Amino acid sequence: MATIKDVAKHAGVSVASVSRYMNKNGYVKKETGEKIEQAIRDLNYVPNEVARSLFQKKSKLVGVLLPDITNPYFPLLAKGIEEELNRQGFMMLLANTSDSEENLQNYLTTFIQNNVSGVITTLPVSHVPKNIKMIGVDRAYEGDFIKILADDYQGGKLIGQEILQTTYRNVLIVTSNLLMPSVNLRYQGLVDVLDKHAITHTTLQSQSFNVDRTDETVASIFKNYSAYDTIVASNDYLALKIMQYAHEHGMNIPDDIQVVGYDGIPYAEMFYPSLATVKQPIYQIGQEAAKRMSKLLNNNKDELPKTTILPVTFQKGKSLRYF
Amino acid sequence: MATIKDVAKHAGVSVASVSRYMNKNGYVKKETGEKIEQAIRDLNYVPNEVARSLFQKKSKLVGVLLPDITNPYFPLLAKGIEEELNRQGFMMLLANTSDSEENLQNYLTTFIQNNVSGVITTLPVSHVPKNIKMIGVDRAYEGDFIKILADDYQGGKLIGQEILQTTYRNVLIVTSNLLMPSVNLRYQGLVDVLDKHAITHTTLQSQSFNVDRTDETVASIFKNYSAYDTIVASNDYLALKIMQYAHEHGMNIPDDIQVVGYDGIPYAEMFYPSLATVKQPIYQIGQEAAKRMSKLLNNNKDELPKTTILPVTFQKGKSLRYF
DNA sequence: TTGTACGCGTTATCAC
DNA sequence: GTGATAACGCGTACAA
Repeated sequence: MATIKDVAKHAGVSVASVSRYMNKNGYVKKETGEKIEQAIRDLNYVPNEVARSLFQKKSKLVGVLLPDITNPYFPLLAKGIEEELNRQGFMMLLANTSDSEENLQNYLTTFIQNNVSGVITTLPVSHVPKNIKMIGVDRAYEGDFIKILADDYQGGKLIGQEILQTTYRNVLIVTSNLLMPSVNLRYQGLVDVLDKHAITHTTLQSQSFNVDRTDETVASIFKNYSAYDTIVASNDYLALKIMQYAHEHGMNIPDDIQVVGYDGIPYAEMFYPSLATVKQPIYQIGQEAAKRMSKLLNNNKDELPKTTILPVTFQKGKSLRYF
Repeated sequence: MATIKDVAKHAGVSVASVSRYMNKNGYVKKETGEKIEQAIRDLNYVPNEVARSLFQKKSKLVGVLLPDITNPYFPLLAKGIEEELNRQGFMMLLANTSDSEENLQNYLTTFIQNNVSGVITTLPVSHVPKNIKMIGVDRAYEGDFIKILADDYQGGKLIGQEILQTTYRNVLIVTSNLLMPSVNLRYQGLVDVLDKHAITHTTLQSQSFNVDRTDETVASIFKNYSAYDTIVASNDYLALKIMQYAHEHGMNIPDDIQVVGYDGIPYAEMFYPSLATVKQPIYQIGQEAAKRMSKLLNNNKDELPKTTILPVTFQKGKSLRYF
């Protein structure tokens, strides 16, 4: 690997001139520039980001914290982040915490050790050094940083309004941790609509979003809540698992049980019957988060609001019994 | 952020001693060690990986090249890689090339600029500096480096043998680029079985694995190949899309059309009807690749064979018409 | 307009 | 056992 010194020697100038030329700051005579240009090509020189990062105390690296990459919601988010980051000249360091707080902390220090300039997180994090720019997404409701969120309360409402148009009898709401604001808002939106129309409902709070534990949740639903004919799942993956279980046990969807999901992952509409769900602008959230991050890092003072809320829509599906 | 100098000063020793203590090489008296330990805790010092990387000309970073993170095959692979890498003290830099050769090259230089010690690639790459350790996976058949692959030829054969047990009439093989060895091997395995039993078949070579273009492929299948009742899809995502299309157009699976996929993504068995497919040990491939990488990087001379081939299995499904 | 010299935080060499 | 000190590759005062 050629270094800046090699280039300088090859071009017969000093390293300072090469550096100035490359970063387009300071003066450099035209013909000197051309000599440098030539040398760079000859040696196909690429600046060493590590040295740069060491000196500048910041890098082109942006860390991304996800709870579970196996849940199809997150790859799509990651893609949105990655493509936009890439466009802006940054690189994504991806960390998958597997829903473990310990992993999260470890990754965070690894991020710091590697001099990331920013972190986009889907999870609540505490104790972030303030030279690191943070942007929160999805579940990262807490913390004093910019957030790009979907309209969770509205999402819950949409589900409620949709259920009103179906031949519901007993409504079971399967939710994850209600202490998480995003989860809670969806729940509130839904419950507000149901209560307003005096629809009784039962709530089952399952432990975790984690894909590996979904099977337990599903089994417990069918074992302990067999009287329910309408299931509101906390996410599409769970909803699809419920539908699979129902199929395997000879139940018909939506005739015996109707199901509605949340997220709008690509598989929702591919299923048979297609899954009714709330479509979150997943890719856009990622993209928007990355855009804001690059603004932050370029010190373009960001006049935009601290919290951006993107709209959600209801995606109709054959998993509901409309009358 | 506290530096090694701060620690040294705080402990009343020299930076050299702190470094020796941290890396557990060279001598350091017990009580000196304790003073250092204390200082580290007081300042909660974490060594700066960037400086370390600059000096050592290598880092704890491993780059991973994927063609398309939206295809559920890859997140699972990435998870296998990431969890194992993490266990070994490395960090994953994830790059999603979106099937573009230009992106691939850019990412590769970014990897180099950031001093990655190794690259795990799912794609054929050329011109890799030889101080970077490479491991190939999935489509990375070419290149002189260690490879962890699934038994593609066997996978093709399994499909052929399975079709023999069904009431097939006209077999359409939808394949992607046959110039890719993995694709070609699968194709050969399948065709060898079909030919041996004198089963006629037609081949449709579609342009790309890319998820975004799948819809075009599906439309073209139903438009131009409507006479076929047995479709062998090049991957599960395509297979599921075909099933979706069939459902939406009033066809029954497997009565009107039987479909078989390839990969064994988690959604295959969740679908209704469940998708018959060849199950690749996706997570294990990632895990194995990461293990080999960490061996390589720790200079444990790797006695293992250059190419490891992991077995595949057939996963039965209701998308086939068994007689 | 250009070059010299220093510092970023770490490790390794060598002298004490 | 320990402590100076020279690298690693880059950017930038400051001097020329």
